[in-house]
Amino acid sequence: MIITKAGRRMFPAMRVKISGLDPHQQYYIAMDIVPVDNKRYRYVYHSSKWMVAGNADSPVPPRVYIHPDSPASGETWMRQVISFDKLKLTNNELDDQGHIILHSMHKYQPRVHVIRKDCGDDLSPIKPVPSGDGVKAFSFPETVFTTVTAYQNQQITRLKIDRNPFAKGFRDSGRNRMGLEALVESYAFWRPSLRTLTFEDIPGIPKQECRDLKTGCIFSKLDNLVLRQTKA
Amino acid sequence: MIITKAGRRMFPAMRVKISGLDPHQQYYIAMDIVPVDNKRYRYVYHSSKWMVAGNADSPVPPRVYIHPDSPASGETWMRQVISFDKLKLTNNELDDQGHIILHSMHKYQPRVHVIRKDCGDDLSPIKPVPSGDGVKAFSFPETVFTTVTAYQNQQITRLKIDRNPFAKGFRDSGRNRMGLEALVESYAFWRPSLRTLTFEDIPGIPKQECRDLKTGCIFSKLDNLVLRQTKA
DNA sequence: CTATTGGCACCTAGGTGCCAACAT
DNA sequence: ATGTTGGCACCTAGGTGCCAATAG
Repeated sequence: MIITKAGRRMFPAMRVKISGLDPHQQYYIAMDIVPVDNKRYRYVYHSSKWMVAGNADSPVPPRVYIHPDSPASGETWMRQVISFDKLKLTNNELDDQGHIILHSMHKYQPRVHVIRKDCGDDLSPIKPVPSGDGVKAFSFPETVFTTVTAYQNQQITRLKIDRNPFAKGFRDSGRNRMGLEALVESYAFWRPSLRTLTFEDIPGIPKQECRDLKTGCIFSKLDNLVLRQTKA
Repeated sequence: MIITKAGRRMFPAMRVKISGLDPHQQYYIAMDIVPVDNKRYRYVYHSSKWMVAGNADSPVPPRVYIHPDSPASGETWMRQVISFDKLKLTNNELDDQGHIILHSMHKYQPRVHVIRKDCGDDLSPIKPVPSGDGVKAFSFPETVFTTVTAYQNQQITRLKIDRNPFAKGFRDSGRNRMGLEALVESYAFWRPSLRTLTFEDIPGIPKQECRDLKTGCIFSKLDNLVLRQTKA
């Protein structure tokens, strides 16, 4: 994922559906992004692979993206697809725009938090998400990404250009569709939720995620709460 | 004010500051637009005046613009300038976009409503604003306007073009500044709140509005609540 | 005749990857 | 050699009044 000083959106954006909330209870919904491991990476061209290149840089100020519809009733949240498309990433550790601060060349995992309103008094864009009984965290391992300031892999560039409406100016309509379609399939992040996935094994991420054998939908479950990723 | 089938913003937008709310109470804030009288108007060029041209057309479906930040705490509302710039007007009586429906060539008065959350169960974009103890309505007579589908008065056109950023393409930089500035002064709607105003006498609008003799600010008062118009 | 409509050129506002310059 | 930056052309999305055509 590209990160800049000014702040850059994630693409594609995380989109989820939620069920199992109390319709009449108020909730905040938030996202934060946590390191997958303690490593710094570099991209090795000749093998087309990310390789460990030392230990992670020192931690950055904690940031939380509170979904702009927050707070809202369980009914409201469950009725809509919850999109995080306005969330922005930055590599500026002094950022004052409330963007999520990350290190370049590191691996990260986005997390979705559901916070009962009465447990959200301590919720803040610049403090870690509070923990407790009324707070649940969900994550989808196939959404793990590596941060960069410039694309390392020409295929990722192609993918972004072809799927992001704002990059239409760079599209090459005479491009090899065969290669592109095959490539899309190989990146879980873009994969429609309706097909079978094999998850990467991400150390440190609890495997609460499941796959509905009938629909192929990816979902994450906690008590009676279910979060499901939706197609872009 | 221009109205179209697709919906058009008001320009300039209404902007208010509010004080006297209970900081911890939740409120909706909404706007509706009511007829000033029962007349239809036409513009007479040679006298540069709006003249009565018969009785008003039949009533249109009631519409309410609920401020998108609703509901929010009194504290939140009082901290910010409350802007109604996303509100749109239409002359399409079959509108399904939730825009406010008006007749062309009629005179209207925007109203701001402050609704305590527990009194807002009946609040809806397509129903009249509920009345009762927890609901207060404010209006500023200098914001009365006449609806059109095309500008009747070349001076209004000039004013809009020169003040609205989206109309920059029509600006004539070599234009008579003298005439324009004098014109701005003569239209109360644009006048900065910090100068003395003489209100037009609008029949049917209760005169709860006041002027602070020291600051010249226009404000509207109900119990301990005070609404004040802000400069654009 | 007057009032309305829809397509248009021209803006604002802001999200893309590119690329040459720069930093380390 | 590798990673980062800022200006840029090129988009999306949508708010202006203009104007010729149309409706009544």
